[in-house]
Amino acid sequence: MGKKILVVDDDQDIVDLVKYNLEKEGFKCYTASNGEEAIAKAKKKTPDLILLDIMMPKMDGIEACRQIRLEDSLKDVFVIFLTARGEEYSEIAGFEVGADDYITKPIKPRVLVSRIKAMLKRRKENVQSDEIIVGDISINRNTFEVLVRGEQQVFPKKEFELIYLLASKPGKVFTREVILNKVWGVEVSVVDRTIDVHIRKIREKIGDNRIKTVKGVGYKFVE
Amino acid sequence: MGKKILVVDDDQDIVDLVKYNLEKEGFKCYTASNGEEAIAKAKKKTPDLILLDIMMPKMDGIEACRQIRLEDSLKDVFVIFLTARGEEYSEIAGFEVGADDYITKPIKPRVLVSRIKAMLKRRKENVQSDEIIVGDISINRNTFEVLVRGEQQVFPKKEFELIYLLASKPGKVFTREVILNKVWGVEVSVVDRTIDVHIRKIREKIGDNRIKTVKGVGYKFVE
DNA sequence: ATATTCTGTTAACTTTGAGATAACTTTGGT
DNA sequence: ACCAAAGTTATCTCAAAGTTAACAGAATAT
Repeated sequence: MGKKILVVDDDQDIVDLVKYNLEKEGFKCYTASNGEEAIAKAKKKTPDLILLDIMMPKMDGIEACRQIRLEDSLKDVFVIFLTARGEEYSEIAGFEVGADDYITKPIKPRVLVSRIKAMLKRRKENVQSDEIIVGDISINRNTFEVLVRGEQQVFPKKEFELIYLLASKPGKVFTREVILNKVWGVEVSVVDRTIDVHIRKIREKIGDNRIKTVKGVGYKFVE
Repeated sequence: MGKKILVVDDDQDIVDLVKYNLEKEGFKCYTASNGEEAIAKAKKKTPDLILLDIMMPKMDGIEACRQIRLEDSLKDVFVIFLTARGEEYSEIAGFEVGADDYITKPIKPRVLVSRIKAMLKRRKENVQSDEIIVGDISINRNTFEVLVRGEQQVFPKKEFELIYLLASKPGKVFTREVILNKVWGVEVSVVDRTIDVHIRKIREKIGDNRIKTVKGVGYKFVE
């Protein structure tokens, strides 16, 4: 799912340029042309990141940012200021009201996109989510726990790796060969029946109908 | 206590300028003039933030940053790149190797100081409280005390670090490898059984059922 | 300075249970 | 109907973890 970005600038050309480049990268864009509008849109859309021009009519970016930081629902949003070169004072003031970064005009699209990605990545890394949820089953790599209809089941290592692999791409058929490589590793060689036995143990825990056999090919996880 | 900052640039004038301004603000400064030196100093001084010039002899800033990110003790250090205007390519590469920010030359002292402060402030906010409370156990990093059901228990350093690590993320499984790196450090090598012995000692003090073994994977702290 | 306690590590041995396998049965595609 | 592929069950093995004691070096007290 694309991240939401709010672009705020009173210069329509800049808004269009930025919007075009961000949407090309798969981001979802909203726009505003002054501080008041920016706050209203931000509250309604709860974007992940706000690109905020400093010099704007009605309410400038500094003031807008200050008010954004006061909103509880917007505490975690990233704010990047846009400014013309040489506005040293604004830059300092910007950090003081809690900006996360700063980009100088003229805007170079590649730099803009690169910085935004770096910033969102930084956020993402802090919120680890190596959890797979398929239907009524949740598989958590952190805790090595598997919840089946809310009930916690014990999965030893190999079984865990196997269900984790299958559930990572529901519907996709994994051949025995692929399963062997991913779960057991390339150099380890075990007899074919070993996979079956593990599949059986998993089926015992999550029900027979969740892992389907595709005879002559492999196994797949279905919803 | 002033934060430690490592300033890396092959231009002595710039190093002096930056050092002067940072020390005026109460920061403790270290310097280096190329990538190799930077890594060596960084390992020894474990600064809070590194100002890293991109264009340098011997090893450029990009490569230095990559290596810094590989060091366990330096995982959390902030890296800010310094570069001449217009080096667009470098800017992108910089973020890819995990830079946190970017400052263009010529350096404006006030902007530099402002950005550094903003960044360190961001870090400070993320730092977890030094008291962990999980269920009926409280672990205090300041006093090195562990309270189990109100009763104070003595935890020697290694045991403390181990329980502190496990309890910092209840439920999460820590592999033996991670435990070794975090508690014993990267370059220290101890036999596997050492971990078990410490786990046993901790279990003796807090009860067997609080630290769960996930065979073949590691240990986790449960409520 | 010396004795004593404490900590961290290792060695040696025991226990455990995950997981591999063998042997047999069932299934389903041609 | 045939038979290769998959399912099933019970058994065994061995690597991983548990346990205990002993030792060296550090820290502390005398």
